[in-house]
Amino acid sequence: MATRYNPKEVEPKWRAAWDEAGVFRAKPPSEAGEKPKAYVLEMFPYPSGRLHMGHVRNYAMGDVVARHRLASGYNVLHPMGWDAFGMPAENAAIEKGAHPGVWTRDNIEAMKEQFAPLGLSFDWSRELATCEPSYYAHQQRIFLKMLENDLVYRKTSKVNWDPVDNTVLANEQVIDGKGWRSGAAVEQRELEQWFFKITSYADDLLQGLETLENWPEKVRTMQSNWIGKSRGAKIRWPVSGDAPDGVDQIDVFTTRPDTLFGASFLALAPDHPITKRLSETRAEVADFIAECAKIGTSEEAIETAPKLGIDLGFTVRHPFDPDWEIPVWSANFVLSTYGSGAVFGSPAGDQRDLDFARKYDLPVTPVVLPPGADAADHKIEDEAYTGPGEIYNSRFLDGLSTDDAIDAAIAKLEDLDLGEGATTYRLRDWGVSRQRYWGCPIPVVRCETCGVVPVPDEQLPVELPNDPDFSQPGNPLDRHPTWKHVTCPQCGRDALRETDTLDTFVDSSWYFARFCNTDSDAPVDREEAAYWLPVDQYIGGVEHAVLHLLYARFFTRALQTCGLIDLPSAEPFAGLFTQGMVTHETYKSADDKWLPPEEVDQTKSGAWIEIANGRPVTVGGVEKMSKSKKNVVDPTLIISDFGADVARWFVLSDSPPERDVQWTQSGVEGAWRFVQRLWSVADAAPDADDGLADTGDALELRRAIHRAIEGVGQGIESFRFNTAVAQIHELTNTLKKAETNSSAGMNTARREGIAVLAQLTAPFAPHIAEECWARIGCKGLVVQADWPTADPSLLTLDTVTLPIQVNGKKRGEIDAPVDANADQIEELALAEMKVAAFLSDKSVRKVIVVPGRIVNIVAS
RNA sequence: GCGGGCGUGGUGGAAUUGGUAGACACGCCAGACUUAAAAUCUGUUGGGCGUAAGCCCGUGCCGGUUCAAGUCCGGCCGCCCGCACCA
Repeated sequence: MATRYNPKEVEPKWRAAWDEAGVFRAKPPSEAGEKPKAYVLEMFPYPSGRLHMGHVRNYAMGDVVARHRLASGYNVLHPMGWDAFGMPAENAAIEKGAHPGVWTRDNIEAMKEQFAPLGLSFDWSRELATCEPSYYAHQQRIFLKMLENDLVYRKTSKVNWDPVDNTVLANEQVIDGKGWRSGAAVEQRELEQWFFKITSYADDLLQGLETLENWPEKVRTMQSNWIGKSRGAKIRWPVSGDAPDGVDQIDVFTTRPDTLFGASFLALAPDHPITKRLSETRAEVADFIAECAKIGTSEEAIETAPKLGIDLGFTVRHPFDPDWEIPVWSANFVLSTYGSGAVFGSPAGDQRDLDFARKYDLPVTPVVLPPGADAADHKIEDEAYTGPGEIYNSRFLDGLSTDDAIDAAIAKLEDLDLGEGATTYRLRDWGVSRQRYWGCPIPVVRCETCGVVPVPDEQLPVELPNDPDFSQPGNPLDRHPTWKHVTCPQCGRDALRETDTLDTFVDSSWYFARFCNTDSDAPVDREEAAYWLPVDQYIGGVEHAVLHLLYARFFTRALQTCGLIDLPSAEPFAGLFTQGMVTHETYKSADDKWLPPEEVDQTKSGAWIEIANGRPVTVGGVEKMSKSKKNVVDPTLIISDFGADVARWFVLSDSPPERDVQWTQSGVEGAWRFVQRLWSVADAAPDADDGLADTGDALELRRAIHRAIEGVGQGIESFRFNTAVAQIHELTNTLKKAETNSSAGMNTARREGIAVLAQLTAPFAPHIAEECWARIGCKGLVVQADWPTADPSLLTLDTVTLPIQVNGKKRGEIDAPVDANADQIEELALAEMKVAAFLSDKSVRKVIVVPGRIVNIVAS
């Protein structure tokens, strides 16, 4: 008697069984035996308190990989934790008066409850939360080690100040001149800050990218651009004329020393030290600096801002001709943060320089002749020529190619001791100070006598005070009545704690290493890290392509330098996969308000209406699920209606994992139908075998089964879950059809097929897979069963169907023995009725036989 | 502006990397079951012509290479993402 599959009863049963068997506990290296290791990790979530579909998709993908590796005989580490520090907890404190710690820990509990029914193969015994002293104590140790090893320093610097969040932002957190979280226009302020010396690894971080073959090309490119390596020359220009006191040269970086003879001005950034010096005595320079500061840093402002400059009233001498004096300007298009904050303008070869030169009537001397151009009539009007060519108007460089001229110019500069070849990076050091309560305290004390003193190890962790006051803006740690008042660990006198906390990106830069042994007394257990790292497969959103992933790569290098880990490669993530988002249609009511999907419906005629009042609804674009547009579907509701398997199956079907997937009601129903169909196939299983299944239809069925084994395995390993799903569908359909076939050996073949189907489905929809496995009487749990292997003899066929083309168009097909040679196939092809008929009035010129694939007859 | 990616039925997407375009799924349509609906099952479904066997067209556009092009090459058009006055 057919039964309906009821996930509400079945799913909890199997989760309990997995728990009881402890199947997801990673074994420490000493107990792993011969098994190879596999470290599968998804980016850990921020505990917002609310599970969303993006989580479901992310963790379902990781689960497919982890469960497949587990079944394939690996010792799998698949841990879970919480990226638990951060501003939302403080915002909750400010808005609702909740303590950030209480709020965060409650959220973690709530989310754990929402995660549980998904049936993910996490090893919860290694759970960690970055806000717990047991985690951040080690982070403070790492910080102090980095301090010892010169990887941390303090400097006063201009910082991005978010006036709404009252905090400093990293460059990466400023998007279009606005705070990444608040959206407020970012201001510039001078503050003393802690910095991580990520730039000392710039080249290594760049080179390491080349070894990351299992990373998306896109992410590698983005990181490479972010690091931004440029080769060129550093040139020291001796000053002349009425230069400020103490200034005897100006350093300039250029990638184009070949265009030096086209130089017509030097330009300094408005906040270059020399410009600032001059502003103290010259009002017009001060006015100019103020004018430049007024122009925002937004994309639009930069694009439309006209070139602005001011003649600083002194000159420099050309490095190749001491008699040639060149005026020094300050210009708004020069960045103080790149190179040396100064450029030489060679207008014919650079559009910005040209715009500037035209505006202020500075000379424009072309020095690069484009290929094929004539020196006599090559002119620069409004467009600079930036391409390669032959150097002219350039004395000793004349006649050289641009590339050769670069080398020659650098050699000459080195000769004259006025410069040398140089490399510059766009990457800047990572400012990690945050004026925030809910973060990892920076474990140092400031003493008037001793300066900055590290907190001694036995006093770690420096814990956050439990009674922060959020009634006023600013940093509660700084305002706290007692917390910052300490005695200096060195001299014993009164001193002050550092009240800044660390950027939360620090927390996530090493958690994957902590997972290797969450009980270790050291920040990272050296031996276990050597065993587990690198993470074999890391999965997360592409929004972390630069920030988190670059910082984590920096951290493994820093940990290595500090002697805290010992790995053959400093790359933390051998494989990276960036998954797409979950999207949904958007809906707007008649009065232009966003409506959630559950409040709208489609009538028979296809019109969309608001359920509450029947008024028409406008269907908008398909966009990432977001609270603001209300196009959100709550996974918890889907799971309670349809079960976790349906939710998981849906987010893994149809769309390739790297692309966005659109959530639709009909798609959910499709997934539900599949689960029911799968169960009906398993439920209809014959009770016993009926002999050998090596002939006729039974053999054909077995072939289909083994093709599915092959295909699904490959699909999983290559992150083509959608095609793996399609093949599971296909096998299910084949098995369904086989139910009415009573040929010899069919029962045997069907029982094999259902067992295989359960195994192939298990990584995707693990609960129903267990139920099917049990239904046909297989021993143990499917999660513990060895992944099936395809029998190679069943993957090849005796006969193949070959299409026959005539002049590239299909005209018929033949069945040929798989081992037939080209001559035999040709003979069969030419004899095929339709082909022969088609060829009756033509003569065959050539026959191309591609064995196993196709036959093409060229005829005329 | 620079860098990366993409463009295939009504829809999401397949296509063994140059070898039968449209697997699988959604939707639509038809049929079975039902008093009826839902659910379920079965079948059809790229477009055009044809009673039919069949023929023609078809992977953004134009051209090329090849026995053979969604796939390779050249040139356009469009969309998406990242970076952006980086010297």
